[in-house]
Amino acid sequence: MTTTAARRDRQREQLIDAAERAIAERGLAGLKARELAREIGCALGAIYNLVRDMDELVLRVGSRTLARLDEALGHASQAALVKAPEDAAGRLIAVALAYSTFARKNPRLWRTLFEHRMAEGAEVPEWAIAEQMQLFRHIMAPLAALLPDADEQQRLLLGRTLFSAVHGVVAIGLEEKLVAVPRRELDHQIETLVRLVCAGLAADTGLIR
Amino acid sequence: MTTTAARRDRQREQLIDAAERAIAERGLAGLKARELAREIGCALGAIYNLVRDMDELVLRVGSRTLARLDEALGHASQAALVKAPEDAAGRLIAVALAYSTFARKNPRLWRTLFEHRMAEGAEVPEWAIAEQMQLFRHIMAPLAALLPDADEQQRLLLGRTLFSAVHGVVAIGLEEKLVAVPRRELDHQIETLVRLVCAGLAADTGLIR
DNA sequence: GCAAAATCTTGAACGCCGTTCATCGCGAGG
DNA sequence: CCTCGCGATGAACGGCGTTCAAGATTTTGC
Repeated sequence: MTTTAARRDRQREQLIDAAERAIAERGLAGLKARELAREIGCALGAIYNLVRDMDELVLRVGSRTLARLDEALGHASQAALVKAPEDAAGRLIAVALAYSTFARKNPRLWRTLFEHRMAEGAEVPEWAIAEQMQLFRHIMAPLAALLPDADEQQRLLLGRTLFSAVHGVVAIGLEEKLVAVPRRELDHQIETLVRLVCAGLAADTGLIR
Repeated sequence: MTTTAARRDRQREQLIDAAERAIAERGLAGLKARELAREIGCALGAIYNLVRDMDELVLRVGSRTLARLDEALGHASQAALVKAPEDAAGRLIAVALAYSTFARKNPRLWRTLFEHRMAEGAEVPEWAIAEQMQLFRHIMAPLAALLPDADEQQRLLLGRTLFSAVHGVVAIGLEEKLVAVPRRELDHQIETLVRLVCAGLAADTGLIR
């Protein structure tokens, strides 16, 4: 016999599954409460016993996307570390390329991470922010190897800058409005950017004072 | 005596004015057809004699934003050119900082340039794309001075990468979800990024082959 | 085991959105 | 001045997320 709470938990998973599929296939704008209700076989209003509102649902899908992204970056970093333990710059490039690859393979789910805006008065819950911060690990570790003498705060700032820069290249390269930049070209852009920054760091670490 | 066509043109300007104000004050989500009609004193349906739909209205507001952004970047580039004619890297930094400043002063209008998605089947009209491309002038000119020997296509690619990277830093730095990064810190991030890339270029121009 | 209470489910209804369209009134051409 | 066509009008349409009164179902207390 299944208790009510257990069944509700199961339905909540189904709901998030359905929402994830809808976003993956038709983007954030293609996520409709009525369609989800039809898909998981419940009444329209029942959705609001599973999640507070659509915002929460989007955040829960985002949480899954972040987890998969985190895994992908981790694998890339690990593989690069095994291949060339001394090449911190190579690890940074590997992570950046993995980021790009993930975005290209999951375009709509990835876009949703940045497109989504909370409803009028609502704030992003703390757990969602914490999950985003987790991603920085994959950049900070190679960066610490690259700049062992810089202080932690400088490295954090540079890590954020590097992440933002790579994100920008990917975001504009895969922009839906324009024709997407071909994979080879985008990878080349990213590699160039990270290499140039690393070369700049090697040439004069005083730049990040 | 005012002809009908002239009055319609005047009303169209009023409509775009009102839309621009609405977006500037409350963001893209705060743009409502009914409110615009009330504001410019016409019936709801009359809006659709002035523009095809809301998408076109947003694009026309975007066109104005791009024109002002273009002007701001032009001024910054010009000022840097007068101040230090030989310092191409300095001009790139000046343009990047001007971009950041514009984004900070016009956050919602600037965001709208990237947030906006056309309705289901609609494509971005060609004139809107052309306007965006115009912006690259301000990056390509200093870049040509910095890399006189690189071929044009390599420079174009690098210019797009640089623009995207700076855009990413600004976009994430001013992200609405999080607390905005303080101005000084953001400027420092941007300057560091551009300096590092330029230093990387100086260290080994082979990197962009 | 059964009645009572608490809880969950339901889908119609609400308010809002962009867009359309039958209708009407007014400015322009003869 | 008259008519006729075109632009203005706002109610209506379909769709959205969300709410809620009412009915169904499970849990509780004895």
